[in-house]
Formats: sequence, structure tokens, C-alpha cells
Amino acid sequence: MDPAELGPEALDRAFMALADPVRRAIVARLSRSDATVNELAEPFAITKQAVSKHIQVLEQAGLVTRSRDAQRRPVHLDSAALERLTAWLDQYRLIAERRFRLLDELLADNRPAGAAEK
Amino acid sequence: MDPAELGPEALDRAFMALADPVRRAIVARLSRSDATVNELAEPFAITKQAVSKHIQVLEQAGLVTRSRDAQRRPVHLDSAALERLTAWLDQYRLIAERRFRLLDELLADNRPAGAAEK
DNA sequence: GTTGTATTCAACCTAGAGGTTGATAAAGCC
DNA sequence: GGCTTTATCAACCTCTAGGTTGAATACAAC
Repeated sequence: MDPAELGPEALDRAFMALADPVRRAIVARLSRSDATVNELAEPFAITKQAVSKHIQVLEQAGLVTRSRDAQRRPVHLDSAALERLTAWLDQYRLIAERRFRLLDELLADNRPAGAAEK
Repeated sequence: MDPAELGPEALDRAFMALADPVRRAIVARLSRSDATVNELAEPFAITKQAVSKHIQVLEQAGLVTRSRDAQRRPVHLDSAALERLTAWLDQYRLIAERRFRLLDELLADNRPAGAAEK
């Protein structure tokens, strides 16, 4: 099956991961460069353990990956994962927008024409 | 300030709203046409009260709006809200991708050049 | 006005998210 | 070996999300 396919649980985890300001800030920070847990924890008024948990949430959501560098575990943003979420959103947004466009054309054309769109 | 500006709480609510398979299915359904609570509840094995709550979550997240038609309260998908989320994701995805592209160019160019990207 | 349909409100339950503190693991430095 | 740094594990607490049932509201239809 398509590796870029996103099952429901994967979407659950990805959107849930982004539904937290700390984790979104981490994503924003990682967009500029990879970073370690300590570096990522620095701006926040919470413990490093809490940040470590946030990173694990992002990792299980597939949004970030981690490597090894001695005792450090640099975190890396997976931009393809963000793209998959964008794709999910765009899919339904475009369906809805196409529908509105058709409706507008019908209305502008000449008559109500009592078609779809309850 | 820009009405399309998304504060942290708005992003919290929007992403949280999408972190549930029932609510995502509702969004998918609404992309095809507006629908009432009863219509939206039909495919699910949960009570209408639960679906009503889901819709309120989507509404407070700004993802849907509601109108009145006698005792019915048709739900309408706000595609602009989806677009705002896409914009948030793309913002950081593009920063990360640009960085990778530059790094690739540096590597392909000729020498390591010991620049950024820890 | 009474019945029926669509939706919400209120109270409650349970599981999990996000936080803490304290102990543990793993790797470099002297 | 011992010490320090980086990061995680474990146990715990509190708050909220998602679900239930049962009563209440709002409007239509008869």
C-alpha cells in the first residue's frame, strides 16, 4: 500500500500532536534547524521531562525523527509529514470550494434552477 | 489586526477538533453539502448528543458555521478555516524544505564548506 | 393544545493528556 | 574508576475529552 497513505490513527496522532502550543512551537523551531531536547526545552517554563514527552508525541505522530550523536538525540522535522496533513485538508477544502464555485455560477447564470445544495 | 490571523488558542481548537475520526468524517461529509445534526449522526454508532457535541467543538474551532431552518440547524463547512490551517503547516514546511534544498546544493556544489545545519 | 421531530442542556463516568518529582541509563571527560 | 551532561523511565496528580442517559427547549403539524 502507499507509504504516504494516512490511516485514521495516524491522522489522530498528527493533528493531536499539533493541538498543543508547546509542540507547535517545537515544530516552528525545528523548521529552522535540527535541535536537541535541551535546546528545545530552553524557551519553555516546563521541565525537560515534559518536553521530552512532547517530542515523543511528535515522533509517534510521524512529524519528527531522531538520530544519535553521542548522548544527544537531535530531533529533525519531517516536512513530508506536514505535506501529508496539508493534502488531507486541501482534499476537502477543494471539494467544498468547487461546490461553492458551481453554485455561484448557477446563481449568476440566470435562474435559481433549484438544484442541489440543500 | 488581520481577521485571518490565528492565535494560539484558535490553532489549539482547530487542530484538536481535527484530531478525532468522527469529526474528520463530519468535515469530509460537509465538504459535499451542508447537513443537519441528524444527517451527520446517521453513519455513526454513537448518540446524537455526542454528535451534537462534536459539532459544537467544530464550531468553536471556527471550522463550521450554523444557520437556522425551522427546528433544524444546518451545519456548513468553512473552507477558509481549512485554508488557514494549510497556511500554518505550509509556512514551516517551506522553511524546512528551503533549508534542505540549500544544504543539498552546498553538498552537490563541491566541498563540505562546514556551514550551518548542525 | 397536543403530539412529534430536531436539537440541546445537565449530570455523570472513564480514560488519557500534560504536568510534576525522583531515580535510572548512556555516553563523554578527567 | 568517578563525575557531568543528556535524555528517559516510573509513579503520581489533576483536568478535560468523549461518551452515556434523561430531561428540557423550540418549532411544525394536526
